[in-house]
Amino acid sequence: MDATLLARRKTTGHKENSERRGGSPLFFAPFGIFQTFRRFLNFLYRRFKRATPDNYPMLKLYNTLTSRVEEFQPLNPQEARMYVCGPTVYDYAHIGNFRTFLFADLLRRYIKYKGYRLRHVMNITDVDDKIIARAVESQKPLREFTDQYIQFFFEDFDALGAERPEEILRATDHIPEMVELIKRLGAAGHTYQSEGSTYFRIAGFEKYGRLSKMDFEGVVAGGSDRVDADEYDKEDVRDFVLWKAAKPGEPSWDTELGNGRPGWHIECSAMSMKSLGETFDIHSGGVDLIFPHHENEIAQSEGATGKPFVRYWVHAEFLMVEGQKMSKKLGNFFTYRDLVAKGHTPRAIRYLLLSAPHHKQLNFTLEGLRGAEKVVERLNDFKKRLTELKPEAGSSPAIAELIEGSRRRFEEALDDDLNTAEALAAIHDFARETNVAMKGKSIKADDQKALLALIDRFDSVFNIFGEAKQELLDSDIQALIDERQAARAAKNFARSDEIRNQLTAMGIILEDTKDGIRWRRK
RNA sequence: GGCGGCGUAGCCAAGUGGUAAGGCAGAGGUCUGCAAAACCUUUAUUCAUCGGUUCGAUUCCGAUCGCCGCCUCCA
Repeated sequence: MDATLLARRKTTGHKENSERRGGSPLFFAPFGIFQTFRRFLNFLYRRFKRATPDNYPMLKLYNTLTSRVEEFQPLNPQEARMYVCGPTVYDYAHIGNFRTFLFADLLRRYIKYKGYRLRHVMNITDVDDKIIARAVESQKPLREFTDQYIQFFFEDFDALGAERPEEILRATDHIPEMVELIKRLGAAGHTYQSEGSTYFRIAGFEKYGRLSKMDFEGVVAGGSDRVDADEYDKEDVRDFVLWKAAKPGEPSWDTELGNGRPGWHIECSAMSMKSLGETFDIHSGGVDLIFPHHENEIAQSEGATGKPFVRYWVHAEFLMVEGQKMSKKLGNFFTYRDLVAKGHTPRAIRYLLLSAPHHKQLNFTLEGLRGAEKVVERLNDFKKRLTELKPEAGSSPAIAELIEGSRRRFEEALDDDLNTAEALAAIHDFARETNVAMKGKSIKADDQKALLALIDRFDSVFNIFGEAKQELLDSDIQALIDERQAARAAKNFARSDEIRNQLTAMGIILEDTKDGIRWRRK
């Protein structure tokens, strides 16, 4: 029997273990003292660490470029600048797509919460192979085709409680900027032409692969069945197209680069730098964009400017369903509209998509969504009850302490690379403790105000509580409620239950409380 | 094949070198005429498996098994 095992037994068990083994509890005492002392030192250390100035609360983000969690400090302390790769508009977005956009929304809201002014730009890819194919299918002009899906996208985006970015830019509105950037790349010697198309020459850009940590040794030009038939004319398989020569029947722009259309990657470089400058703070998107899209953006932007393009690359992981990524290709996706049609609410969908940290895959289940539905309803009802409270004047130190502690825990969680799960746990604990306080009548008028202010603060980031507005009931419903109260007073419970069931069927749920009757909508 | 990640209760899921957050579901209870809501108690002697390092590992290291992602359009 070695010391390890003894110690482990001591750690896991109580008296039973030592007794069961026939040993004296005293035998373990030295270990206990030692451990207690250790723990005490540990406690002191943590206390000290927390109080150290360099631990000052600051948002920390995992940066894909450096593979490290870094403190976020905008280049311009007055204003953070962020670019998020937006939708490609040829179909309805699915909720996997929305996980990324809601994450970006959370990041956006928390940056503002931290006191920064923010300029957030999102692009809309409204020209690419798939869009063109679909537009041709539908026999609509490109612009008309994409307009409709852009509209659908923002209907869903708004319904899911996302804030609109400061700027939303469409690729086809920025053809001149893209042409300009490609010309600049050409002047720097990064491009070549082939059969009317313009390509980026990877061989001339040393840093290629730094973001995705890809090693391109062994990737040989040609000989791969992965090379698209219409891209055989590249010098190197890794090279990507900046400007595609026009094909008959497809939309094209007549420019200095010839008649054609932009490649996918150039739009993000051109639009982001136009709005945010040649170096900006955050670039976000889904993990699948790391390669090649974001890698190519770096090549295009830094190739042209010679300056660092983006300081923090922040990527959102996939939404999974039954262990696989939710994607249109696999057909295992739900759109926002699918879920609403099943009776789910936007706020619950938002809650679920934000409930796990962005750097981890999240497994989507309908059971989980039903759970989110309950949670969101509970939070909303909690806020409503707190709003309806009619406390006496004054304030209490215990509530002030609760508020301070909850706020700090919430912020510490989000500062830590936006740990939403932990931040939501802080909200749940806060709600429970506030419920206890409400029941105990220990909330005073000032407390009520401060508690509601904290909820608003939480919600400025999560946007999940919803409004607690006072609604009026129709007079006939009010009459039923009054009749039921009369029946209850007369102990006519058969009649009172009958009315309650009737109201439930009408979507009104009654709660009899000590302070009178409450109702809420189902 | 190359690179990266994951495996924690029925489900979703956080987390840390010092003894397993939170939510949903389940069970019991308080309250209630009964409910509802809220609250309380309870639900992982254990964090895929096996080794190693350590006073101590779910947390670090190694191996094994399983799963996923990127490497091609993709949030």
